[in-house]
Amino acid sequence: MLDIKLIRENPELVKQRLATRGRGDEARVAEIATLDEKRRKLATESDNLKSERNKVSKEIGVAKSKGQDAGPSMAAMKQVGDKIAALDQEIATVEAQLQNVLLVIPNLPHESVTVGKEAADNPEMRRWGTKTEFAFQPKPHWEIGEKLGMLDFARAAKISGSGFILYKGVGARLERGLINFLLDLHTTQHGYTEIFPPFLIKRDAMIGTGQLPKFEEDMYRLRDDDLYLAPTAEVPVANLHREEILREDQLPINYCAYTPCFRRESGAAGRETRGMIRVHQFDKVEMIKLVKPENGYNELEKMTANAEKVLQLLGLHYRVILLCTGDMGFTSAKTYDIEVWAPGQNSYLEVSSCSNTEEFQSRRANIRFKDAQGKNRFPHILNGSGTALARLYVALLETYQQADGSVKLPEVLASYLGGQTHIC
RNA sequence: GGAGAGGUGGCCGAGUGGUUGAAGGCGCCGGUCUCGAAAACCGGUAUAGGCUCAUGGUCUAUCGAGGGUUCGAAUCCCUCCCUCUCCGCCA
Repeated sequence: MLDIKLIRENPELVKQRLATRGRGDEARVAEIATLDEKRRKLATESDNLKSERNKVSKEIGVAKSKGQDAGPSMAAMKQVGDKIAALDQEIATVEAQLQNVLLVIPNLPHESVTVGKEAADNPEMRRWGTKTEFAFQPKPHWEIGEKLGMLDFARAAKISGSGFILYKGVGARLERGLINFLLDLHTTQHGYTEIFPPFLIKRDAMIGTGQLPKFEEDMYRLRDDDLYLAPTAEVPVANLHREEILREDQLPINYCAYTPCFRRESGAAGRETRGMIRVHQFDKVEMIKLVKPENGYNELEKMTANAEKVLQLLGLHYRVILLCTGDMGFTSAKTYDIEVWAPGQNSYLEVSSCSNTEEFQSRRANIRFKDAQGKNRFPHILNGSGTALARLYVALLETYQQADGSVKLPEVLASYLGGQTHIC
């Protein structure tokens, strides 16, 4: 959520920066300003009446204790009370309207983000490794995995429909091993504290991290209980400190968490339907940081490096791109995507997205910290995949496939696979 | 799921309709004292919003959440949430 004071005091700046996203959100700034002004005017009026009522009510108390008649004052205050009730009703309506708009306005892009319209405008920051050379035509992961008995898409569909994965035997063990590999890496090498959160999420928490109210149709919801399936660990973990005032010495907070991620992919029907590149349920290890605002962008670089380390250790070729203003997510002020090379697809796959949401989420979730001057401030909240599992799995199978159809996985995974890295 | 108890400021804990934003204690900050520290004593110590702006002032709201009664609600009524104890059920 944007700071209403910023909109009030600097509407032109807000409009300009929203415009760089190319979604027309800047058109609603005037509407916000109008509602804000209306609310303040009504509130002032109401506050003045309340002040009068408080004062007179005290006098009534004093008069009554002395045995004096306070009838006329009481009648007058009854009138005032009715006026207050009417005003407060009106205020609540305006407030709700204001919130409705404010909650669907995206974050302002950071100055360092390239202005652009779409994915094609995203600048590439760097590459690591090279595309694997094959002496044969590399196969897609679904062929490799099904032949080796690691993956069974047909039976997954039998249970849950299309867009679900069933891992089997060593395939299941690889998924489990990768989760442990990632958590071990981030907790022991990168200084993150592991969290294992609930997967069912209350509506308030979904609003806190920005999935709601705007992206309701992308979320799985349990209608009987008004709970949502976590679309990413970012939601439960970033909400962990909601409504709290942290001490400055608690920052930075670095959390990482494994969760399955549930996504309806409602707008993506027909896209990448084959295999496990776009699915309704996938595993992910997520990194979340709460940091002092002055460290936000430094920490974003560190977090991105932490995600890159995963691919480096696994020997997977990747590139890092900076999302341009038009391609960035709703909550983000700056995002790096890491894309791993998948030879069987002959394309790069997004396995990580590292973002600084600045104060956007901390303001929504009302997470603050008390600084050295005793002032409460909003920390920057960052999130980054470290990494998404399904696509990492794809890259591993496709990169390390052999001519005979077997797969030779990197040695760093040996201890997670009972020593077996050659799957055949 | 059933029965009961309870949710008050950073913490503990008073408070059943009238200057209660809230006693008291602890903690914390500042000061006095001291060579220094402790003790003692004095003072201060919530959050959000509006107006005003002189680092200040002022008004409003907030005692789990929301609604109601009343001139006036932490205190009374209703709904919901959460915690604890016992029973049931269950992995």
